[in-house]
Amino acid sequence: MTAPRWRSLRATHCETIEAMPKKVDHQERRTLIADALMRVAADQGLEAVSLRHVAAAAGVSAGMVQHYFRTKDEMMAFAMAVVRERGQARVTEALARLGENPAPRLLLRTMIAALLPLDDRTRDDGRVALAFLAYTAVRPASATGLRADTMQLTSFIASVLPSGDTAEGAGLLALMEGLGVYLLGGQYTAEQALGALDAQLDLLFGSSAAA
Amino acid sequence: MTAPRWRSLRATHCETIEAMPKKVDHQERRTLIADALMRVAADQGLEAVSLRHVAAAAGVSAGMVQHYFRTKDEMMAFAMAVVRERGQARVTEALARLGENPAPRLLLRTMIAALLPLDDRTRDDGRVALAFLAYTAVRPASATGLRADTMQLTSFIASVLPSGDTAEGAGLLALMEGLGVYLLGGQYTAEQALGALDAQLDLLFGSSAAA
DNA sequence: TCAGATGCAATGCAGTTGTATTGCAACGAG
DNA sequence: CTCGTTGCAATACAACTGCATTGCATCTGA
Repeated sequence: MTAPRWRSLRATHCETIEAMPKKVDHQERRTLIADALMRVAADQGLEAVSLRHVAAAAGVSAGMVQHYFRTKDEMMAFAMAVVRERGQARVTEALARLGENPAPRLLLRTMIAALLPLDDRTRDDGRVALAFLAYTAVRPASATGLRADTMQLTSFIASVLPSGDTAEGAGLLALMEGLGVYLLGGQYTAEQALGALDAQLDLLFGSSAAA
Repeated sequence: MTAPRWRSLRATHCETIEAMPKKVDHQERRTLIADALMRVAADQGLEAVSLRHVAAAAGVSAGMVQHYFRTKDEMMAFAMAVVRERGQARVTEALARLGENPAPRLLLRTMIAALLPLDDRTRDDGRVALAFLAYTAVRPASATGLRADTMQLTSFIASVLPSGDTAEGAGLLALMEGLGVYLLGGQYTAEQALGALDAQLDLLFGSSAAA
């Protein structure tokens, strides 16, 4: 296995590099490994993430993982960044699927539903995100990125709400996070979660019509 | 060290036991160890929980931990149960501090505030709970207790809401959970979280007065 | 062509993990 | 006073951890 299928897209943003006597795309390799890490974390938990497990899941040697991440923490941090980027990508993609300027309520519902772990595909991402949440609850230093994301989202949500209230925006975001947690824990079904979300939007938009 | 300071309260509820040629209270020892486990988990993360670490934190030998929990998973499960019981105790205590039949809104605010990790004392419990959440997201089998708790809480909350709507109750509970997560992650301050909670109660109770 | 850099595999190593086993002191029942 | 049970400590052990080191094939720029 491991047929030479690399050399695909070369340097996504290789800047200020003059002498490069190599061939492989570092960023690509790293995301490949990070993907494997997330697969391991998704179905065995973060504590099962080790250099060798990740290497096995990625189908590469343990030495290669070490080659691309000098330390395990570096690998974890990179994977965390990938999770964040994926979340953001899902949001922007979901928003792009709505036309030019959609109704605020539909916009919020679409965005939040895109971020909830409602199906098996997003469930794995959610599990990893939750694991990282617990991980960073102990290491507050490595959560600055998450913090920025959250603040950005709250202000955006608030700006779309009819009231424009920041507290209401923060509440809606927290409700989303809680729904995600309960979905992952199996406490809520997808229907229950969406029902709660719609009920909340009813409250915020003052209407009683369904989405 | 380890002066013989046991033999403290004997058998909390030793029933149907005829021959007991021993002296220590099993349950007490187990909760003592579970406390140490939670201390370790709170400030080093769940992955730092090992027999020896817990034993050291409890000030006992590793052999004793093994004596009271035949396997690590058994210890984890017990600690999880303790966390759940503490949460429930905090709720009932907070409710008891309110008089006979308090206003629904005040009742909900008090109950939810009691469950949020707002100060350093409850912060540790929250960290442990979050870690366990991530833990059980991978092992769904050991989360049946949590599921029951959640369902119980949702129905109770819904019964207190003016609308009596189950979806609104589920939403409020999810909002609480999300606030807890963001508090632990440092994304929200205590003021922001309480502000969001009050805003939500404003929505649910249709008033604009503060708590 | 030929250093030198790079990609990557293999191995070694000290430390930690969960668990099984052993040994011994203290106790209760007979 | 035994004797078996229990409480607990100590140790052994194989598996695993993250990391450092070594070795080699391949490519690059001169």
